[in-house]
Amino acid sequence: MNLLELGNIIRGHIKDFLDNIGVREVDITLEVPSRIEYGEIATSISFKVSKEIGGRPLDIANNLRDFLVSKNIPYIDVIEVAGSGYVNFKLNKNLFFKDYFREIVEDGLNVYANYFGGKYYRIEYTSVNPNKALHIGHARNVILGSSLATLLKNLGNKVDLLNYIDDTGVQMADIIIGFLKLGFEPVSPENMRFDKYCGDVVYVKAVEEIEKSDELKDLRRKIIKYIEEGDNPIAFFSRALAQKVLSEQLKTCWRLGAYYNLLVWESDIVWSGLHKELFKLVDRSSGRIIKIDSGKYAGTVVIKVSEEPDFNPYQDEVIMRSDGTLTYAGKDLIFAIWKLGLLKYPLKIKVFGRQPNGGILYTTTSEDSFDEYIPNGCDLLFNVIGIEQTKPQKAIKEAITDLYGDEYGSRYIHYSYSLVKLSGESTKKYFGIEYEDKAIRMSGRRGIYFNVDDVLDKMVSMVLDDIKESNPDLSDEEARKIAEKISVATLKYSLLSIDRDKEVIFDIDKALDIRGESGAYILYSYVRAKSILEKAGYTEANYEIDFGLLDEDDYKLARQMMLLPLYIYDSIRKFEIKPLVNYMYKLSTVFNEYYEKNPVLKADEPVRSYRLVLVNVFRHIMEIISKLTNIELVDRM
RNA sequence: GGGCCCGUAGCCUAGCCAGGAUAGGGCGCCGGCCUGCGGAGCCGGAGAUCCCGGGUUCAAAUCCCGGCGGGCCCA
Repeated sequence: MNLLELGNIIRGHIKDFLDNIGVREVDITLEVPSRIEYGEIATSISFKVSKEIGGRPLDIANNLRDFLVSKNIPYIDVIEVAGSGYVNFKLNKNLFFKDYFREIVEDGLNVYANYFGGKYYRIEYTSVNPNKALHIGHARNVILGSSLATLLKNLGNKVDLLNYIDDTGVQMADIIIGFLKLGFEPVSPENMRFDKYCGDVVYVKAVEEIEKSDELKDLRRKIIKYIEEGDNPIAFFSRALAQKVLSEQLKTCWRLGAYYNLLVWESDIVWSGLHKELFKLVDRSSGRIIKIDSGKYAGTVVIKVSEEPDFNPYQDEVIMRSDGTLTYAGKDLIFAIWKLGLLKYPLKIKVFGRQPNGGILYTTTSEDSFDEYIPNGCDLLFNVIGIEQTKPQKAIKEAITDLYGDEYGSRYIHYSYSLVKLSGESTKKYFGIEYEDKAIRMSGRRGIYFNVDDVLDKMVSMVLDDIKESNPDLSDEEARKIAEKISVATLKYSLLSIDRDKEVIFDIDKALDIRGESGAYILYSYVRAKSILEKAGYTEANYEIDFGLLDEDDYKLARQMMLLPLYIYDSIRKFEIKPLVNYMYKLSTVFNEYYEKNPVLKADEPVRSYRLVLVNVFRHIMEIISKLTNIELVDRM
């Protein structure tokens, strides 16, 4: 038994009550009251009913109370009316928590997989140009995508993860010029990874040179053409280069706990001819995808988003230029249709390698004699893409709706997030550039950004000393592993705990400060719980608990732990990690307060045993949330 | 010009979706707590026109309308 189930039982009875008095159009909302005296569950439904059919809320509440009391709802001891019409429910705590705790420890995630599993999701995320190392803005994408994937997967859903590699664009051509024309060796210097070398050294320099040379600009256009044509030395070189960069980028992703099933290369898509399928779609359209026949845009194919008949460049999206080439939106549209499993067009795939989590990673390929692959249809397709792409993403959704109907259009989700910027202080301190604004955009072209690995390495070295000091018996390797996990958790927490729609201003000094509200704080509370359990030699024997013999603090902890299912429900309903991550922190604060004030091991029996039950359940809940958010815990720190 | 997003103490942020009983945290500031289950912690204090104005409602940070400020986007 848990609060979600109990809530549904109560809701069912309230619905019967409403039916009896002839009220239908009212949402039955339950809440957990802010104050403990009001019990564990409350409803203010009588106010809404009063509005609907008249009468005093207080009278309605009293009638509802009497009705519910007669139903003998399990686990509910007292139902009372409070204020001017609230109905409060008080649990038989000993009974409820014993059952709930058993469920947490013995069934764990299975309970929630029964409620929220059984769907098929596909997520495309990361999709960083293969010419540079991942910066802190990319980290937001990778962390959002991998956490969403973990949430869905561990709630019993099937999840496919794609990483799209745009290796045919300008940025690729830029570094190729760096290697072919500017004399850079295609080997990174000692102590520098190849992705960083390409991005920080070759790319920055190449862009600088290309900016001031028409000849190089012309060459860049030619290189892009060569890559798109394929089957020539430039195209082979480009692909080899991109693969080398990608291999390094993947190490960063894995470090963040992000994994994939399939790498999709734009070059393979171009060479396979999949893009040409877009031409066929224009005929299929019921009006949203149209070819413009006159005026400035004559010959282009656009997705009509606006309602007026003429092309409106502010809202409508060009997908094909008059010369027949596809825009980014055009390429994205045809690929989106493929990802939804609606385009039966096979791409060849082969094994790319095995990932640290044991999963096999596939990649598309243009080599012969490999298996052909068409994705299955999925219930929802998440595309983790920055909010700045809203306009084309909206157009793509419109186009899918137009071509295949609303059922399919609604499966296409632009899972957006706002930019990560750099704080003015950080920019000044680390790049020596002063700005008036409080935050500035990162710029790969100018080398103004924080590299994910650099930030993590910095955190690791800072955290390492503390670990060694508190745990002198740990080997260097063990200590380093822990430092790594704390650093990753801290970065994840900082990017997951705030709203996706909010801009993040990254300040490296603040990011490195792990005091206060942070991932490290969460891990710390878990370590303390583990330490108690270990010292007690605790074995999960029973879940008996008697709140009559315990203090209010014990109940406060239990009450906080009772909320888990509500947050899981909230997260899956909204496809958001944030509610669970914020709950994880809140629960940690309650546990840390509890820990400071209430001795467990030194308490007399039976209090000691009851408290061990609480600590153990806390530990299990943290592990459950960890599995849903992809924030890894540590046993010591 | 238009579209989308954001606006909660000096700074950052939760709550907004689904209106409800004293608006939670954190940083910073001031003051306490280690011979104690781990001080990466805990306790206390100061600090809020929930951007502004109107509307709906018994009840608005939350819903609606209109502004203002910031961000992003427009082959």
